[in-house]
Amino acid sequence: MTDHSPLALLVRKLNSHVALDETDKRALLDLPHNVRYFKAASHIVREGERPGACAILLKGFAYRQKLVENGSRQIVSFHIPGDALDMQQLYLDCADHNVQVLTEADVAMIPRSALRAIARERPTVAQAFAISAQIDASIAREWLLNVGRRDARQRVAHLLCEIAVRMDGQVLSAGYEFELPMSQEQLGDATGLTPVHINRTLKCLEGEGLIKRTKRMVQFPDWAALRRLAEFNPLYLHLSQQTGAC
Amino acid sequence: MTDHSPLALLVRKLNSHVALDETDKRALLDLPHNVRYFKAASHIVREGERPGACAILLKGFAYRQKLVENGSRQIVSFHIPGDALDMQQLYLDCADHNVQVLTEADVAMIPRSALRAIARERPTVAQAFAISAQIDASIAREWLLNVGRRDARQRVAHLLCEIAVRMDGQVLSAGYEFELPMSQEQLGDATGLTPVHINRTLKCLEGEGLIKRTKRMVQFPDWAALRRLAEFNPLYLHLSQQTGAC
DNA sequence: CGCCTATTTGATAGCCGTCAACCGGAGTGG
DNA sequence: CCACTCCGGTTGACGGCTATCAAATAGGCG
Repeated sequence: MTDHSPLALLVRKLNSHVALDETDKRALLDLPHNVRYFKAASHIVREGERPGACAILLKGFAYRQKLVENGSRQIVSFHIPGDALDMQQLYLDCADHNVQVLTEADVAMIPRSALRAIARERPTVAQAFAISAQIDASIAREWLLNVGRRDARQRVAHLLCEIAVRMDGQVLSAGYEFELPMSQEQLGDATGLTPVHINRTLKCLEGEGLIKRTKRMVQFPDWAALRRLAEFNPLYLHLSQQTGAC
Repeated sequence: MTDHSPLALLVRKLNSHVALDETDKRALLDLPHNVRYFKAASHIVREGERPGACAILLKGFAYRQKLVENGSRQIVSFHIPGDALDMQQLYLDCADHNVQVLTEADVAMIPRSALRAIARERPTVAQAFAISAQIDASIAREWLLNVGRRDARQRVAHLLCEIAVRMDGQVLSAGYEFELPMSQEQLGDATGLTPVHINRTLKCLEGEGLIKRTKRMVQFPDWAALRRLAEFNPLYLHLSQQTGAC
């Protein structure tokens, strides 16, 4: 099935979680939706809203964040194309956090009602949604461990590992290189550190030969050592869910 | 319907998320299960396992935690009776964290297969499961904000607010009193602090008149002030989901 | 060229961790 | 009944990691 609906990406991701049959795939591709373009840094959902549609990221990067009163921000998740940005709003009536685009991005907006209907009528699709939500939750738990119990070097190293693996979709080899889609301030908001300290920490990792940087390009000259420092175990990403690998 | 199956608690909780009909309730109550007793601090699920059953907490308290290599622990969630302790294991093949009992506890173990079957056959039950999982995820996001962006006083105050509200099941009034089900070490593991600093922080909150303590009993002499300090907004708990309140 | 944002760097302060000791209650065994 | 042990809680001294403040540099874009 080679379908060029913008939702093909969503189907591929869901299908990697659980085997969808052709009818399931067709129903997903036929979901009503409209594609919206967002400028870098613009908001998709704001806390307290009751959105009528769910957003699927098609192109670009996005994140979800919460604020405290003094203005500090905590990024609670990071998203790549194919990710559902607010599946939680399918069933919860009120957004408890903000969804924001990182770079400029294309997003498919699907009416809540259509998604709820497909989940109700197609148990396998509902299961795929559930798995997707559970992986999201698993990542959040790892982030909690990261922020709560690791020092700055480990936190940043761990986040870099995760971003690289998720963007690449597989385990990496030495010398891997990628473009970091976020600023140092945003790295800080994701790790519970200040941008100044992120800067020093990146410099420190670079001095140790664990990363190389030119602008926002990041290279891993020694993936094994970086992974060891970060104690990065990709199990929590549940990448190969369908294979049943543990 | 007054049923005294141990699972009645689960039904009540799910029914508070979405209106179940009598057939749904009956099917839930008829789920095969066996009730197991756990001594305080014993493990229910260990990271890396592939459990065949899901655990529903009936009596007592439990938490989920992850470890880093140096032995530090991060508690990623806290659970009260009626909570599903590892719904994520319904669909993910490998536990990515540990589930442990806090106090001595009774737990209903339900086979994965039976839960998956009921979710597949009863869309409303599946939806209730999904809502329950999303609320879990929402709490994890708030914890991430707590640990990443609040200082020790706020973190501890926020956690105390959450525990009190969840144990009581509603918004509190001034003078509320409850028994803290965890040690100071565990409070530390939940907030990313050391037990020593938890001790000092509790003492500090007490000195400010925000809490009173005798052994593990905690009282809120000034709920409004405590809530203000913690910036505690119970929205993220999605308590009154079914009413649609925001 | 000038403005604006992101990055970089230095100096200083403070929150919280670490280490160590002591206390107190609960349970155990003599 | 009392001594002992153990765990959880309490307290003090000290150090270090990270925040804060401030300023300089670099890069992107009009």
